[in-house]
Amino acid sequence: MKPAKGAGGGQQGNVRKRLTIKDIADVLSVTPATVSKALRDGSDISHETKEMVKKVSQKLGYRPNFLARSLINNRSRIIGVLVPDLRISFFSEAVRGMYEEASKKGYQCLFLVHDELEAREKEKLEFLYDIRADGILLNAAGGKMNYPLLEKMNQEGIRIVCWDRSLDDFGFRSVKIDDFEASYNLTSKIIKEGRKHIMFLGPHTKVSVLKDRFKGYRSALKENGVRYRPELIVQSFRNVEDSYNKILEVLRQKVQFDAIVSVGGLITYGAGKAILEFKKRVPEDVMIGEFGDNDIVYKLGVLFYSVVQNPQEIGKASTDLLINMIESRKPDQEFLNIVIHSEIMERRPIGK
Amino acid sequence: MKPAKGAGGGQQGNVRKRLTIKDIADVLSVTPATVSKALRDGSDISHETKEMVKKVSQKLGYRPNFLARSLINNRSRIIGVLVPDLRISFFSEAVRGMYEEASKKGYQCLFLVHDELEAREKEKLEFLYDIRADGILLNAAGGKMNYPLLEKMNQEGIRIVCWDRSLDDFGFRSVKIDDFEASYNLTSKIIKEGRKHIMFLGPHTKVSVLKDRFKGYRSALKENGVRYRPELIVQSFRNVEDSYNKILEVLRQKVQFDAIVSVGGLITYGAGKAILEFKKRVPEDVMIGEFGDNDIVYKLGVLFYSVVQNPQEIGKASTDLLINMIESRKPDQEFLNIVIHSEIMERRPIGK
DNA sequence: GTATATTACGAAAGCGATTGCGAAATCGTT
DNA sequence: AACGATTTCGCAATCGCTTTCGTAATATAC
Repeated sequence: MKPAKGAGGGQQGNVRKRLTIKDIADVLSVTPATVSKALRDGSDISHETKEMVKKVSQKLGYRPNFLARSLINNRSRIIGVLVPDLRISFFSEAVRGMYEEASKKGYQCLFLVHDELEAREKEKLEFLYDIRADGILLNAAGGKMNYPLLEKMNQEGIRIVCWDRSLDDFGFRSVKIDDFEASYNLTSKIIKEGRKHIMFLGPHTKVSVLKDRFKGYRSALKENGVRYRPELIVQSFRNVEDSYNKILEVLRQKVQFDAIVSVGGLITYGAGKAILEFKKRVPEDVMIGEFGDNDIVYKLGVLFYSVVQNPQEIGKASTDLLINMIESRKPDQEFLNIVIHSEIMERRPIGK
Repeated sequence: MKPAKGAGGGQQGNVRKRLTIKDIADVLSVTPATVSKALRDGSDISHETKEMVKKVSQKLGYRPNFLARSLINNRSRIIGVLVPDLRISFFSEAVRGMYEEASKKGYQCLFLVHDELEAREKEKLEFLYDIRADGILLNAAGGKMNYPLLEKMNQEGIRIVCWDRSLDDFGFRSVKIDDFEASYNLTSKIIKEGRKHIMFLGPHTKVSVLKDRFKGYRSALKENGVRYRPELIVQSFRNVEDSYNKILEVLRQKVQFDAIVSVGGLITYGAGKAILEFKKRVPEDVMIGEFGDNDIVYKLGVLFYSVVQNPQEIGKASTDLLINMIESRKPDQEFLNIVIHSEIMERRPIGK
């Protein structure tokens, strides 16, 4: 098993050619057609020929060219997964559920990260379009820039399932928690512990997915008789820096608040960091509630509440749904949105 | 931008056909050859024709079929990235560096997770082979099962760069820290703080990458006059459960130790969890030193030492190297292994 | 005006597979 | 023994695009 040539090959000019179906055919003095059918267990090939072909292919290490095959089949057995940020444990866990489920059913998952950027999302979607992915597991960046593209892909038969975040403006199937309910419960729990000045932190609350979380928050305030204060709605991009700065600004402005409901991810971390550095105590001065139970929040070393879901389960369920849609000839009406259970839990470092 | 038909399409039977180069050609009453050349700015196409073709393609939303194109070019502009586990922040950060660098140069990164499993690594490598990836950024699972496959890929011109973990038995270029030195420094630092019974925790120390870390550990013991105790070498798979169980077992056996040098990742977390649950204090009773500065360790809520690298930098550097190798006609000898700087830092939750 | 160079495009082969159809060989039936 | 049915394989078209080569039309040179 020693390397044929050191230094990673030095194979300029003497690259060994890859085996094709023709090579296998020649060895056996048959035609490529026969080899192809034999390998795919075609019905009009004799048992002996099949054996021979398979044996030789195996021995020579022949592998069919995926590109040629997909080109003709118009199918790739590839699932494209659009994910906002793999550094967030909720996502990296979800992604596990996906590739495990996909792998079982003979599909490959490709993970493409859009970093909450529409332009990057576009690039990734186009790539998936170009390679003829069979389906897409979409966790959208937000914004409507890619609607035409999504519509086009949809109409051309690429199946799309939204996970974690849905897209109101399309009829795409989705797999996610009940955001309204979760947000309502989280906010209510915080209120019932005596907090009255609860900030809502997230990107533009008017955009699809977050609407429900925002509504849940407002509804909880109302039903618990807490006054809604618009100045406590803080908008932040989904990254550490922005939420850190926004919260720091709020603190400097001396806006009073004793709790935060954050839509989760890196936003929570940035906010928590700002609060702690401002010498406020968590949870004594400010209670933090967030969505997703992300490892990064543990870095803060404080107690917080988290809307806990089972990300692997979400990944598994969405992949399962998508593959069913891809392989089914049934009308879409038979497929349903899936609501994943969530609950609110206390989180704190193990050592505390 | 309303969906043409609700419910994610319901597009059975009436899937719109995808535009081909032929369609564009027909619109303009030219041949596909002309369109192809025009789109790629071929030299023998008039300026006006180019303009027309581009305008129409743009307007109609035509995108060349990636499969057909790569089939002919024998190039995909795809980089396959083999990564052990995306839940470990070191990896998810490294991966960022990769796709950002790749994206700049017109490549797509595909992330494939092998979960430290050779069989899964094989599946992923074969996939990359099948789709004709131009190059591979390899963080190997360990074990020699896939050596023949790697050798084959190498000989057929697929460029391979190892990152974070190298493969001694091949001449592949690598991008990583100086493992011996880092391990030596980490161990020395712990010794100098008065610890005398330092456990080394990691998978089979005889396998390539970890050899250096183990050697560094032993060398540090020796040069600092600390006795080497074989019973303090604990082998564990790279997952939480196994390291947790192994350490718990050691604790129950009442083997005395006051520090751990862990090769990092999930192993550290499992070990820390066991120690804390066994009512030992960290770092008072047991100091933990590890490689990688992974978020998950913060979940322990204790102080620890970490060999800190810049994962994004590793990702960027390895991608850059790989792309240079892919695009270069120069002999491999001109490319060098890259050593990334690392240092040891104290880590603890922000709130403490 | 003829000869050569240049420009702009089309025809056709080919990348590596798949697949419908036709034909040869084998088999079964009366 | 003759004929249809079945089995087994090859031929050739095809997927969508790239690229070489040829050629007609135009431009340049003498």
